[in-house]
Amino acid sequence: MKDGDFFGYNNSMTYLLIDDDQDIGELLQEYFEQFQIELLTALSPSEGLSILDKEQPSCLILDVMLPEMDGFELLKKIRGFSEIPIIMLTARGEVTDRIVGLEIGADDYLAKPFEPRELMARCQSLVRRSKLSQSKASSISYRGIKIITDNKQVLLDGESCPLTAMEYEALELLASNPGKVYSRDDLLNELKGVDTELFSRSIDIMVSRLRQKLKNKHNRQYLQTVWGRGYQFVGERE
Amino acid sequence: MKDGDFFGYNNSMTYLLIDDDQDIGELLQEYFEQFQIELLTALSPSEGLSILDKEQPSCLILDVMLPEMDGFELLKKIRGFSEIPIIMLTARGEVTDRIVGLEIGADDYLAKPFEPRELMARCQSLVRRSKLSQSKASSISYRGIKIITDNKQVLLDGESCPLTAMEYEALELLASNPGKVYSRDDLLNELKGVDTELFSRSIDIMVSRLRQKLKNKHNRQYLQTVWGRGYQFVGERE
DNA sequence: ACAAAATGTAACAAATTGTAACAAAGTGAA
DNA sequence: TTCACTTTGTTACAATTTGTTACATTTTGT
Repeated sequence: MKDGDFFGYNNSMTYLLIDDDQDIGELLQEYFEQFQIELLTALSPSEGLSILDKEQPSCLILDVMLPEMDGFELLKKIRGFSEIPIIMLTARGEVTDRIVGLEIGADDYLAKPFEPRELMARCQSLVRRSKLSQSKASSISYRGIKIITDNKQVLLDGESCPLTAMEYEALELLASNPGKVYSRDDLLNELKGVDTELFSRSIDIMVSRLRQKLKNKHNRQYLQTVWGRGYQFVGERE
Repeated sequence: MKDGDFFGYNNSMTYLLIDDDQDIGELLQEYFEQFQIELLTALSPSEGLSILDKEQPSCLILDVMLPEMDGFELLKKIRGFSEIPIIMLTARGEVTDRIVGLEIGADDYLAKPFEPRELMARCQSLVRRSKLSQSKASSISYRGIKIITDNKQVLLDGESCPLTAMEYEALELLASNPGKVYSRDDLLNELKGVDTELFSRSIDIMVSRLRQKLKNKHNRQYLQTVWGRGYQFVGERE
């Protein structure tokens, strides 16, 4: 196993700090280094923007009090082109600062003075979250059909195709393993739980209903029967 | 890791011991059991990491002497992705061991041999402290919606959306574990207390009202029904 | 071709959920 | 306190989702 690479998280990553106080930067740099995190530092907004452009840090720590322009303005600017996780550093007690910051698009804040460890915990938390949301494919696409797993929506030729919860889950399961044959037992277990008994035809009926709803003008048959074994999804990749 | 569980520990009283001496594990397991604490044991770093990934113990007891890699290296790795309270077990007299361990990120140490009772006391104390300082992210954002937990405000497309206390709590709960299905019982317990009986449709009504308030121009459906099971939050991360 | 097994689906039934309309409980001000 | 207002719960009924039955159709082996 590669050093620092567990569970798909690559710990060797880069954060960016924009703060005009050089001391804080050095202190944090040292602390973060223990955890194999490289902390880039920028003393001004312009320097910060230029680093953001060149590197792709996984997290941004942004002081509200800055020269040139204030942190809020910078925050707004950055949010105009990037979805990077952002933690604001505010002065203790400035409640409105935090709220405004969160409203503008920060993901979290920390009041000064703070424990390096808490800052890191919050950074890690944000980074992990953003990685989680990036890591799974957020949609499954085939010619004529798009399954958006984020909000569990299905588009047929671009048009929304409303499915029931069970129908959706079945479709997502089948479509995420195209060509794999799922027996009625498999499907029941995945959709209802392991202890469900199969006496009935409920799966067949569900597939039948799903097929009707998925029937678009081009008459594609995404759900195919594998006689004696179950069902499978087939579709052309675009 | 469970969805939405980013700090990596929860309320269930489970501890994890990583130590290659099986006898100590069994001894402690028995002792901790008296206090309704489940002690998971791992004999190697890799086993420990895999358990850490699957379960969310509230505390980690870590022996410095281990096969594969030494305890310090493991400690460093774990601190790279988790803020779990960690107690190191060191050999008596090895002062530098303790110092290095604490610097790397351990929270406490105990010299071998030790009294189980003392170990437990230290664990309990750490867990209590970590629960106090456990920091929640101060905002939850999805496309079109932002939940600011600080002042319990909800923004829909940047516009404030006033909710009642109960509506807000329900939304925050659901949104902080997107995709997790909460039964009506779960929701009642979380919102009203454990001893509330469920004869009524009050949760359905609340969800219905919440949906109406959350209905924005883009007609996103953040709260989805999972037929026969409950409700879940779905939303696209931005 | 035939029978047996497996599948498709219409039509109905049962369970679950959505929500309007009203009732009760709580909240704060005068 | 009363009163006006907000929040939460209940009832009742409509709508939706899922399961069952029944029968038609298809597949496969002989």
